[in-house]
Amino acid sequence: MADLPNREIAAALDELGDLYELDGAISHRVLAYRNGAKAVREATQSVGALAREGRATELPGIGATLQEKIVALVVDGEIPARAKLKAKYPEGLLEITRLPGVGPKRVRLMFTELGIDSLASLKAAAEGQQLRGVKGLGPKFEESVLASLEAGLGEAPAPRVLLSQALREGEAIVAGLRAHPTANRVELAGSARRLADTVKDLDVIATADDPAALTAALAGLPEIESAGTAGENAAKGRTHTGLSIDLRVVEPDQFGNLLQHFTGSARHNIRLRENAVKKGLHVSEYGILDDATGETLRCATEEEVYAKLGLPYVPPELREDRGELDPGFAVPPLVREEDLLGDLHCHTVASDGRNTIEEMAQAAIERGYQYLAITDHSATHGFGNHVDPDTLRRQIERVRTINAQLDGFELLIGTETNILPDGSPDYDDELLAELDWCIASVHTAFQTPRAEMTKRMIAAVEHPWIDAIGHPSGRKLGRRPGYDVDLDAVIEAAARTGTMLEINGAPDRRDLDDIHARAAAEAGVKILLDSDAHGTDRLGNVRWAVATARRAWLGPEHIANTRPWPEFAALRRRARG
DNA sequence: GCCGTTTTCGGCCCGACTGTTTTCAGTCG
Repeated sequence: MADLPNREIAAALDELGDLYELDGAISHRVLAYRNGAKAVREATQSVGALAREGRATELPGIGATLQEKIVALVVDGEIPARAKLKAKYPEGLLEITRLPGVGPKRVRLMFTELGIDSLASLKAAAEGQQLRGVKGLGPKFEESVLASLEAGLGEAPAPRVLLSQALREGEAIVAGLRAHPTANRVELAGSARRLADTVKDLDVIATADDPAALTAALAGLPEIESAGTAGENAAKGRTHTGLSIDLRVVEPDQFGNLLQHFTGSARHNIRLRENAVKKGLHVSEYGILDDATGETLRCATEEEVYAKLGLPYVPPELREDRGELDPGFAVPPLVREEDLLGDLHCHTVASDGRNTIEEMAQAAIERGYQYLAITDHSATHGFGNHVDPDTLRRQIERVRTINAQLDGFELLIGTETNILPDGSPDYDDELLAELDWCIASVHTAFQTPRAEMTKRMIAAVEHPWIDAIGHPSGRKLGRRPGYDVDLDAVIEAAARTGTMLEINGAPDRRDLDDIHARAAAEAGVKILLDSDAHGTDRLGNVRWAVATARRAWLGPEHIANTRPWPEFAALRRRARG
């Protein structure tokens, strides 16, 4: 039987948590479901299969009860408790909780007292001033509900933007604030600082000689479209693209506490605080209260916060409650952009790129690289120009000619070949053997069923002339999940054959993701960080691949293209036989 | 519902804000 993808099991647990919350369950029980959902979402094995073997309880946060519910879901297609609660609470209730200031308690209250079960019936009741008749609700609540409905909130979850866009705006705002004469320290916090895939809003923490002058300055920055009234120590604003931003100016001796708190993640902070309580320490954004002395320790730097708790400093990218607070944790060396010596995935005008081979090579040299592989799309790609076998043969000659003229730089001729539905590449083996490099990717037939897709990708991994798999999951952030494939099996095959797996740096890909990249590296797979540049100005996209690699706890030794060309050359599948 | 240098029960982060409250519950980050 084909198991449900982990993301669907996780969604079911999240929904069950929401339903229990509506039902008035204690918060810890609700949290247990959300923690369970996180564990499932971050698992690299099929949790459905694990649960049927009775091994899902090995995941942190999954106990006997959750395992039983997962088994019910994958075997019977439904969890009895979920069916029962869904019958009890209409679907419209959950979307009402998206309104600010309206949570599960008030939704249940309005449902039981007034029968409100949708945004529409809520609107009618608020307009008819019926909400104020309910004990615990008043006219102010009615007004705020109407204002939120008017603003269209509740109709869709708050949008998240790609990290690339969030940092473009956030870094400009930070630079603008730092340039203000009263500013001292200014740092971006939140998920943007953790280099997460996507970002909901920007948090900036600062110190200043004159805090009110700095909060007032926010509204004047060119990136800010509108700003609320600035307070003494805080200001809110919105950028021209609609991203909201919070600025907080704090005392210098609490800067470390605030920066740590607002960098998150929430789960990292919860774990950090739970562990601290066992040592008699209570952590908040204002300091660390020591039970033994009754004193609150203030920290000017984040390093002090972690040191006071007896912990190694945790880099922001690792703060996701994925083991970074476990006893014995040692900070791993993390790869940096300057560690990279080459890029193995880019396009030229021969397929759908914007620059020539020469221009791409020159841009790579200017970045300080030692090698670059030209990897245009193969014949059946379906958009852009098709590089048919004869065109590729001519391209081989051209690249060899150009390479002969370059000193101290290796220009490689490669391809990004399609993985056809049967798992074979687009060119015959003879032609592939003539190349220096071959990366293979899925660009078609995304809807292939899981078992077939897994077989298809493993066939590509096992192919003797395929050196690496490009964007292995096929996800597009904010647009589609990856195709249905058992990535764990693909990783196992890659480890066995010595085929590399890519972290693609296109800002809406970052594929492999951090979870699977970490699993792949742990399995011994060599990881490739590529830009997938379609122009000279996009080689820098490798930054987003580096961000994902760091979130995957990867250091230079895990990454193939941190190696000088002779070493890298020997690592290629084609060189290993 | 999970979990164990306070082990199989009794705990389970911390604080701000809001509105409705007369000491607090709900929501949010």
